[in-house]
Amino acid sequence: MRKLVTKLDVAKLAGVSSTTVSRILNDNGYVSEEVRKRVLKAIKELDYVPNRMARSLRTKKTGQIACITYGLKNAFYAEVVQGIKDEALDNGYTFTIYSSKLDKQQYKQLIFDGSYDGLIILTPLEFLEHVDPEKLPRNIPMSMYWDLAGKTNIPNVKINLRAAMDKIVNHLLDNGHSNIVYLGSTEDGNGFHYNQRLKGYIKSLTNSGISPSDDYLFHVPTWEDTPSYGYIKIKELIKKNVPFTAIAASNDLMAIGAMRALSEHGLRVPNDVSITGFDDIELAGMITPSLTTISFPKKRYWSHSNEHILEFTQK
Amino acid sequence: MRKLVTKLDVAKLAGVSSTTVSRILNDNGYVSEEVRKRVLKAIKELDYVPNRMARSLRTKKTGQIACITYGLKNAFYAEVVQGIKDEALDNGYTFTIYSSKLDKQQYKQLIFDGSYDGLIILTPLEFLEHVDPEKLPRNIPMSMYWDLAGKTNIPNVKINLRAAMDKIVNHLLDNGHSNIVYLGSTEDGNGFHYNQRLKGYIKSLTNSGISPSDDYLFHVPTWEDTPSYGYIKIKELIKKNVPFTAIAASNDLMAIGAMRALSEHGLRVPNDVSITGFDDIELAGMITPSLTTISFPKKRYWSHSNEHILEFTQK
DNA sequence: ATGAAAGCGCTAACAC
DNA sequence: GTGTTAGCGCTTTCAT
Repeated sequence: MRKLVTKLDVAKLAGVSSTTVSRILNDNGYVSEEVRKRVLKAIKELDYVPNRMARSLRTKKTGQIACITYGLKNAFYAEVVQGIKDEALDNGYTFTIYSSKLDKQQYKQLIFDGSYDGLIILTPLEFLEHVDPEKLPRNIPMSMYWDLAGKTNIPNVKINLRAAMDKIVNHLLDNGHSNIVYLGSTEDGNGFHYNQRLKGYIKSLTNSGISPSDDYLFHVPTWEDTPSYGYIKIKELIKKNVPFTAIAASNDLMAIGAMRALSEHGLRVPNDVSITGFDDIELAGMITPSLTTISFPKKRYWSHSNEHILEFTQK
Repeated sequence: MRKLVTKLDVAKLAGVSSTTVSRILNDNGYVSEEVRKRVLKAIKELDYVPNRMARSLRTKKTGQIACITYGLKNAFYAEVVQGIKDEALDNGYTFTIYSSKLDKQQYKQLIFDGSYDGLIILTPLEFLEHVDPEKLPRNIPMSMYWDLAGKTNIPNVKINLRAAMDKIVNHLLDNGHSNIVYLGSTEDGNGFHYNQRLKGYIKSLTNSGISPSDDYLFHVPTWEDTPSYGYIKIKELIKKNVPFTAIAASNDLMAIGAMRALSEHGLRVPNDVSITGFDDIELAGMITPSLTTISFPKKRYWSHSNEHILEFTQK
């Protein structure tokens, strides 16, 4: 355990004050070329690295940003998180990941313990369960991924899941399907009507004069949206023996699991059953047959923005 | 922007010294029940959250751990990172992700700037390019994911990729295949013989009296191991017109892309061509047909440890 | 059982 | 141009 090298050690070796060292490191104030050389040499010699904690305490800038997310196993979130991470690092920030399964106290700490210069929330529902944005003294910049109904006063990137699902179900209807299965979460959360996807599905059917039936709703718990779960639910569907010719899945992974279940029962895609995904992860185009899916921007929300599906709000 | 609430504010409101507040928060020293109540009430009233930077500066414990990884798009890494993240959070640590594409200076800072209590390295090759473990004053605990040849003095979780690839290629040989394509990186890095997988492939063939031919090596650059790349390379393979009956891919994602390419050319798996994966991500069992693959533990290295493939080293 | 005071390593007035 | 000094918010001896 080597003794910590401080600014003072450098200063002593270079025969200057610690302020001068600071000036050089932070590139402010005037320092003569001769002194700068000497200090730089001392820094190298001692292998000095400034202590970030001390600097943060003083400047009240931590250079850290935090991101609250659920999981990384879903390629959609993995891609989004990766994009944010790279962007953060490229801009000299450090990137910390939090789980969305935090309690009230943990959320409070995360916001107020002074560790972060900014906060990105990918799981608005879980966040709002614990934090009231109205009561939030806005001393830490936040940005939220918003796929819920209603509005928020936190700056956000808005995704219109309802319109997207509406669109993709319409696509199925246009292709002559009428018995369309919905595979995804059917929960409603906290008055925010979490299930925008379900709403889109219902709207689309209703507009076409079809009354949605519970027999066609296959519930997957929030955050359990994995291939395995899609597989299991479609197994159930087949056992139930209701007539169907299409499945609208809430994400690509579940669609892939669904395809597997169908094929095990000799049902061919798309000949016997049509199936649509959601998210457009890279894999969607790589399986056989390709998955019909709907794309969301994962890196550059605003530049690729789709008028109706996506909207960026900044206060 | 609310003014920062400090320990002193709490102390004043409760009519005690800041030392006492500290004692209560850190649960050491004796405090009378009556005072404790009063202080707790003041904390709640002011919505006080201790400043982590200040505490870290004093205690030299940051409660943060960092992980250096490449990307999250590959489900294998996503699962590993997720496991580490959850474990860290469950133990009261904060989890920060770094990219492996850092320069020497950035690596140095990461290790020495006092931000982290521990460091996990998932990309040993990139790390060792910039950091010499011999010269490392061991003042920050590190742990490394080790899939290279040779040894390291950093505590590590060792994966024997060579043995794993050997095993899976043997499986293909046992099933009567002899023209086996290798799909993966063929680069050799820094004397660490990065390509343990390729080595395993070669060993397996050689042991069976088959001399490996360059015609069967389809190179994928390190970290480009995506479905799309697998797809592209197998397209090339088909165009080349060399006879083959099996493909050993370096990971599951590339295998999936490869399957796609085959099917586009009317080649059926496994009837016409056998294909094997590597990593055993959840998806491997969900595509049709299922991918034959080899499993690596992604969360509990030691408990599920496989004698020959995996080894945990702790100094 | 509680408080006073020093100091973690750094930066930013303010002096010179 | 460069140095002196105060202080960020916290914990931890050391007194009392």
